[in-house]
Amino acid sequence: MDRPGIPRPSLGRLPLYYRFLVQAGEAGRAVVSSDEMGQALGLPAAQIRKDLSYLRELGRRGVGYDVGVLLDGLREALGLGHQKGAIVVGAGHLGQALASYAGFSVYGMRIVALFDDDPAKIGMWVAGRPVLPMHLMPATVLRLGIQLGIIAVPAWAAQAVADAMVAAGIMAILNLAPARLSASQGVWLEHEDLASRLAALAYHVRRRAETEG
Amino acid sequence: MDRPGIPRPSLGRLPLYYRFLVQAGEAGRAVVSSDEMGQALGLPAAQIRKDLSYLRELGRRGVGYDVGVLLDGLREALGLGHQKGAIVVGAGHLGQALASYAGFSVYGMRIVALFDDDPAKIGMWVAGRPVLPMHLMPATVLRLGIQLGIIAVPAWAAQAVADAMVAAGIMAILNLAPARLSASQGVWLEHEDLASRLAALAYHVRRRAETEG
DNA sequence: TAGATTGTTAATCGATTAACAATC
DNA sequence: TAGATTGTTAATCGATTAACAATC
Repeated sequence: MDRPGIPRPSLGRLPLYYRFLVQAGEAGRAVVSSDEMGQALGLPAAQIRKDLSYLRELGRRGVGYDVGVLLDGLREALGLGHQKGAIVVGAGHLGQALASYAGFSVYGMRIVALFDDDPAKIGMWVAGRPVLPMHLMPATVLRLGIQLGIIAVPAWAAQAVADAMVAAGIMAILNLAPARLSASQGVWLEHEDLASRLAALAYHVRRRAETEG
Repeated sequence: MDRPGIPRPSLGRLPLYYRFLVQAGEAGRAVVSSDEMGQALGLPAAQIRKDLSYLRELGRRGVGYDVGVLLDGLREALGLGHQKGAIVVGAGHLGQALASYAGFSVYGMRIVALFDDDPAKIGMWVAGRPVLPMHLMPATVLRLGIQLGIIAVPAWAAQAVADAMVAAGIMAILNLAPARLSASQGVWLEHEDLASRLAALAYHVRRRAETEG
């Protein structure tokens, strides 16, 4: 029963629409058009309509999108219905930055705990979140029903952490360590490699310099 | 004279190849095949050959890729020839995490300074990098010939920071603030929005849960 | 020569864009 | 009715994959 699912690039844009709508709602807007969203986000209006068409029919022809209706639709599509918890493994600078990061709350997401094996870090509190020893991770995940995990450890430790997360029942993982990991079939795994992003950026610098020279 | 340029998805993978080759070289390997790289990185060998074909002809039919030759080719393509400096604006947790992050050095990249306007942060040293007041940013960029900037400030401040970077002569910007920014024509601007990445991940969790239910 | 592996061409797949009928 | 704007279809564009001749 494999429903087609939302294409990856579209899915990546839905959270942007969501955040825009939250802000529009706070600003008192009741209705917005794909054109207006496109202007604000720097995307073609046709692309936004196409993306939203993968959800239910949420707009009104001739009128636009009701902010509340579209927010509900996006919440439903993304599975942000209830407050969602996430854990971070690795309580170094990056892990601490994530725990302190306010940006997750718009989406009703919250880092609930950090895990690390460094005795110097265990017992710390970061932005109100405890740093716990790794061996408590499975029980915490189980007890709190956590489904999302973020890996913020060095590359050499990352695969072991991913394995532990999978064993603990985590359903989706965002890996920030500079290593390509694997996870069993049913678990969704994505990589974000900031150093590689920066290295790719250097290409455009060189390219630009050439055009001028 | 617009040379075609490397397609975006391919470009994003080149740094992965580069890092793999650095490690292969350290392990004493002299030659690697696209098949071996594919195995290690979880990518199809055909895709790797295609990506590398956008550079010069760097492999040897029937033999494989010489590690040193391919490293040189990638360095040349990505513009990693000389040590490259980058600045970070925003010396909060995320900015400090970036300054402390060891992963940039494989690519010969280095965060040289942080900038912030918080008097409590100015004067600090983070992993050997000074935190300087914003007004020193343009002179620093000019003096050190910096071309890359990373934005790690709150969303409300991000556009002003981008404008300041552009004015200072930065050529490419990686924006980590949860806001869509604009920059003038000649400047390359990319967005990485970790909260949105996590929100998109939640979709797969819900999807998985449905399949089982 | 036989086996291995690249670089490239062609086929396939999927996403973006444009256009417009449906609807308010 | 005239003007606005969606949702969808079709056209275009671009990336991935497969296949294989060229080469070692």
